[in-house]
Amino acid sequence: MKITRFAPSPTGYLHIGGLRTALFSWLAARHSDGKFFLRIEDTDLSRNSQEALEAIIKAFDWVGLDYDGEVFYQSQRFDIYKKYIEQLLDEGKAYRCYMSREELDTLREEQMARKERTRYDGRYRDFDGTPPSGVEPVIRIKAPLDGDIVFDDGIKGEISISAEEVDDLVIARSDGTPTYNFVVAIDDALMGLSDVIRGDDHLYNTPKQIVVYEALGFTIPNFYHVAMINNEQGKKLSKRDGATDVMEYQKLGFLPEALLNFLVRLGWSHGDQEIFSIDEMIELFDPKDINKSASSYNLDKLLWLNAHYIKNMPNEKLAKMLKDYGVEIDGHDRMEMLLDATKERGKTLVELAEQIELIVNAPKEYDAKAAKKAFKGESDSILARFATLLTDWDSELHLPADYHKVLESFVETEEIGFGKIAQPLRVSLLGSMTGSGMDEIMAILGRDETIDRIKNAVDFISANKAEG
RNA sequence: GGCCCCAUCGUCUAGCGGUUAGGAUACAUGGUUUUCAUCCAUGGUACCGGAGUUCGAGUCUCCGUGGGGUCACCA
Repeated sequence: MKITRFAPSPTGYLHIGGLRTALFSWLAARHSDGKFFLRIEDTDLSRNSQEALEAIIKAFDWVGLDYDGEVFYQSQRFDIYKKYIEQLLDEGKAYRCYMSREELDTLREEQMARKERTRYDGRYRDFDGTPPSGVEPVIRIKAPLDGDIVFDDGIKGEISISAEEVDDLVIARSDGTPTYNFVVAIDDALMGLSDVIRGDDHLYNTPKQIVVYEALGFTIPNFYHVAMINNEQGKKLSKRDGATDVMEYQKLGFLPEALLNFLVRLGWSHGDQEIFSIDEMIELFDPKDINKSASSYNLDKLLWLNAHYIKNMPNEKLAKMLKDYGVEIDGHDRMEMLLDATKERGKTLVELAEQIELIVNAPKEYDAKAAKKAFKGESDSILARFATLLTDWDSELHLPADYHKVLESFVETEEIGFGKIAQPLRVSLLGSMTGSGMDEIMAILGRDETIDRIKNAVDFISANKAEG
């Protein structure tokens, strides 16, 4: 049973890369019938924003990731951290450092001038003299002075970092508030996490946190450091690369299941399988199978997945989702026919909405090229006769198949090829040369609207003939 | 710069010492569709370089190259 968490800081929207680590953590928990927690890292009071927090929760909600229990807020747990700071101070595992920011800056500059690695020199580590006045101390934890800090990363294998690389890190600021690496270690331990799955950028935090774990005698969890997602050029993903905010994907007409399917395949695979339902992901996911190397974001693949999920989604559900994109469809049969006729023609819900608008709204103008090609020769009289046939048709006209019979009968009595009527008809009804099948469109429009649109086209052709 | 990590078609990836290096996407061509899309078929394209180890290396080791991460009283 795995207990995992996602721990964003409320400083901005939920990033697409963040969503992937959240998904991995969530899957690991759900796969093992464990727990998945959401924890907000808001120890830096000056950087938090309520909007960011709400945006993150909203994104979770949209993609359908749930979390166990209530959301944890580190800002509400300061008492807990304080207790541990005092404990470490009492045990001599942490100490007050009276070095001012200015002194620290000076030290760093000197070190840089000497081309040394910048680091704290430990000057207050064993200090027992009289502290300088007027300086509010920070509290530092004693990190090991020699040896290596070693841990087994579930993805990358054994990671060994020399103790010399790890400073006596500040666990409490001079204003008394605790710092990131300290509270993360405490909360991860207190929340009983078995597995910490996080971005690669946290790899170097791990030894620091291990120092805290060991000082406090906590059990160290399994760590998994997931490589980053790069842009299509293989560089770091930035806002310039288009959508990085999860909620932008909703605006762009992506389905949560497509986005999740896309993300789960970035750095993880199960043989040759490409399509994964949420249930399949849960069933098959194991963090041990996550790849070591970084992967690149590829919009084409996401678009393909999205198209796949749109095509295979029940019409009823699709219709419901389309309301957010300004599409309201009246009547059950009409909705079914409309979506059957269009859902294979849109890669996103936005495109699908456009396809629907194209049918629902009578053409305001005819595409010039299409009109030139289709509205020539005898097209006006052919269309007129077809309208007459529709008007006089005395069996039921409801389903596409009904209209197909009309079309067939027309072609037969007129002794013309299918294209002779289909192309002018298409342009009459849609204004363009491409789109769904004629049978479907006529069924959606109904007899009256179909005849109206044909008559408009006939008028248009006649007017043009008179002019030309 | 120090430290750490990574490296198979353009992209996502399979591979886990012996394969004609597989799949997906994208692309091209053909078929189906009156059109478009869908769908189906076919095709081209990859093991970063160099040394080892081995009868045999995409797979193991080392070096190089390239890319990434990180070096805060941010998270």
